Amino acid sequence: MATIYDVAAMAGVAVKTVSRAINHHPNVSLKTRAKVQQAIAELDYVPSPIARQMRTGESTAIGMLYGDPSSGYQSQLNHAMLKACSNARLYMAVELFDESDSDWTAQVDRFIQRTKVASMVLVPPICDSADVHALLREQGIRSVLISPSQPVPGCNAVCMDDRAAAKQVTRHLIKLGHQRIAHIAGRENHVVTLLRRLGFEDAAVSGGLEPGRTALVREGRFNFKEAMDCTKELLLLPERPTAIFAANDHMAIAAIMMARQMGLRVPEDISVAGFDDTWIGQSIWPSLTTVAQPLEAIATMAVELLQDRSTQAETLSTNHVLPHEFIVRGSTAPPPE
Amino acid sequence: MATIYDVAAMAGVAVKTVSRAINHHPNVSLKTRAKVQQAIAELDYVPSPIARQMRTGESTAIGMLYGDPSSGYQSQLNHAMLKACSNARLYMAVELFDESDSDWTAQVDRFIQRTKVASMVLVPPICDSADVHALLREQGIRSVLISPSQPVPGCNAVCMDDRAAAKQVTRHLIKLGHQRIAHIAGRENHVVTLLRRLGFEDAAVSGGLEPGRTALVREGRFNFKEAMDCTKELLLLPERPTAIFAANDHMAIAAIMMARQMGLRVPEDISVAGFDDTWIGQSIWPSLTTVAQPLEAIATMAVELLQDRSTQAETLSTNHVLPHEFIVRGSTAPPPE
DNA sequence: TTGTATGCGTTATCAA
DNA sequence: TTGATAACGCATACAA
Repeated sequence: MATIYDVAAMAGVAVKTVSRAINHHPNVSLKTRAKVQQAIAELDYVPSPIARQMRTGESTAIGMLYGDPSSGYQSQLNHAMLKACSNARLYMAVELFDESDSDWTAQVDRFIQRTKVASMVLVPPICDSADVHALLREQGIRSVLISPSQPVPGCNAVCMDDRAAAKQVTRHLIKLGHQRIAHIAGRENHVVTLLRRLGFEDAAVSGGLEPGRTALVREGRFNFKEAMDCTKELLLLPERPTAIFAANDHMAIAAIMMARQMGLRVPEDISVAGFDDTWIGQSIWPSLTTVAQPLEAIATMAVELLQDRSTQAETLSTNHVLPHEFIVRGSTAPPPE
Repeated sequence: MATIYDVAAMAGVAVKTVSRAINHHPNVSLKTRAKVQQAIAELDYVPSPIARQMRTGESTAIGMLYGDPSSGYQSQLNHAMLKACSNARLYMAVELFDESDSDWTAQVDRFIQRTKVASMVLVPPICDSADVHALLREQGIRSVLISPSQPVPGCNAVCMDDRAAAKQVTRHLIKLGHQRIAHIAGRENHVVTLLRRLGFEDAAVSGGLEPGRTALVREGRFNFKEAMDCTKELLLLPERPTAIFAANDHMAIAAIMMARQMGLRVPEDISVAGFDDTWIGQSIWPSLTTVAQPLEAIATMAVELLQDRSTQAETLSTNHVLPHEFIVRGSTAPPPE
């Protein structure tokens, strides 16, 4: 393993100069910088993160607190982040986050204390806490927000366009010929719930569906049982919908189950679409028409933003919207007759 | 932050003595050790893992390679390990493992190279690779095996008793009065598939069920669609089973779906039980009777074994079997009539 | 059984 | 713009 001394010797400069070159210090002449770069390349030198942390006191790892893994979304995101870090030769300091513990800042503070991370990825719902942002700013910790409900000055954000995706799903159903389409919405306090519902309504309006009669909305609150109840209620309507768009895959599966139980075939009698592209949605039969969040791209972008210090200098924060994927599978088809 | 020097000063000894005391070296007198312990407690001293790694070259983090997270099991285990490490004030170096890449040792080797971990948790199927064990032994890396199919000399193992759990599930069904019980087995090459099937047969034999007629076995291969097909086949039998025990929750859900589709009620007309206690099994309706693997206990034990160096000195390896939990929920009931 | 001095690979201080 | 040297906190060779 080559050290900074080897590089300095080969380039014919002092170690401090090499250090400066590596860390993009302004006071290095172009010529010297070039010499150093070449030596680094030749020796295949990689700075030791350990020695660096020893000296600076801050870890090079990327910090992430994650909540309820049962939602599928969290564990998918977790997986994507791990992969992105792997690719960037970086490590993650991950710890569980207790949403029910009211003192979020204290939790974040302890995490920082323990891990000494200098950068963090903030996921919902933590990414919307003003207190947490204040704490991070105070401690000089860089952060990237994933799917925040509002932009935060000084923080870059990465997300997808939930509203557009929901509109796309609904348009797909309308194009198939469906005239009575229901939406099973998520939990009230969750950001994506509103966005997906708005997307549904966008498409309904532009597709000429009448709100309340042919564009029906029910609250499934991301809960399996409640989604089953909603579905039952919808299918017992005098003019029952021929398609259901659920705000996530779990609820879509609940809808399929209830429809089957009531003697309806999917997709012949009723089409069902979900959101999130979870594994179970892929493996059930018929497999689920759904939206795949670009989690890998989001994770990769988040890691890049955290690494690139130049983006942090600016006060203005940019919100990066990444393209999602709409996946048509077997659970949606034209309506009966 | 207190350093080893502060401790030495307070205890009135040299740093090396403190170091020895911390690292459980034999040559420290009882009196000195006590003095050091007290100083450590008083100063709330925690050795810096960074400085330690700087010096020794090996990371204090626990390494883990994890495969297909879609199975639910992996992500649950991952979660449990994270929690156990959190509790022990330890970190994990986690990386994705590509099962399809044939050269497993090369992958493990690269991982060790990059992370410098001195201890690893090996999960299925990696924990059964003799080549990987040879590599780890050669590199002097401590390891703990989770649910290996065979014991490995020099490696502690932690697991649950799949066979006993499967027997318990089946006995529960027999006790409810079921006489015709089917088992949907997992993938042939997977260890637990055999164990769970054997457990099923144990209970069937002791319960007086006739193999092939009242104790039916089908291969669902942990696949949703195949499990649905198996269920259909079973339910179309002239003497159809009144209960189905699937080797995991996903297949159990497939069974429930198919049963409903065929006009049967769960659990009134047919009982269904699963294995693993995944989140989806908890949230569907009726919720699933299943076996919860003691993953948190397994993770905690694994971390402890890795930390306690004294267990590593012995050549004989112990296999720690942890108690599971059998959870009766709404999907099982007495047979009809 | 205990203590002293040195080095691990960086970055920062200060002087050149 | 550059360089010599100290310092970060720990573990160990070597000495006592």
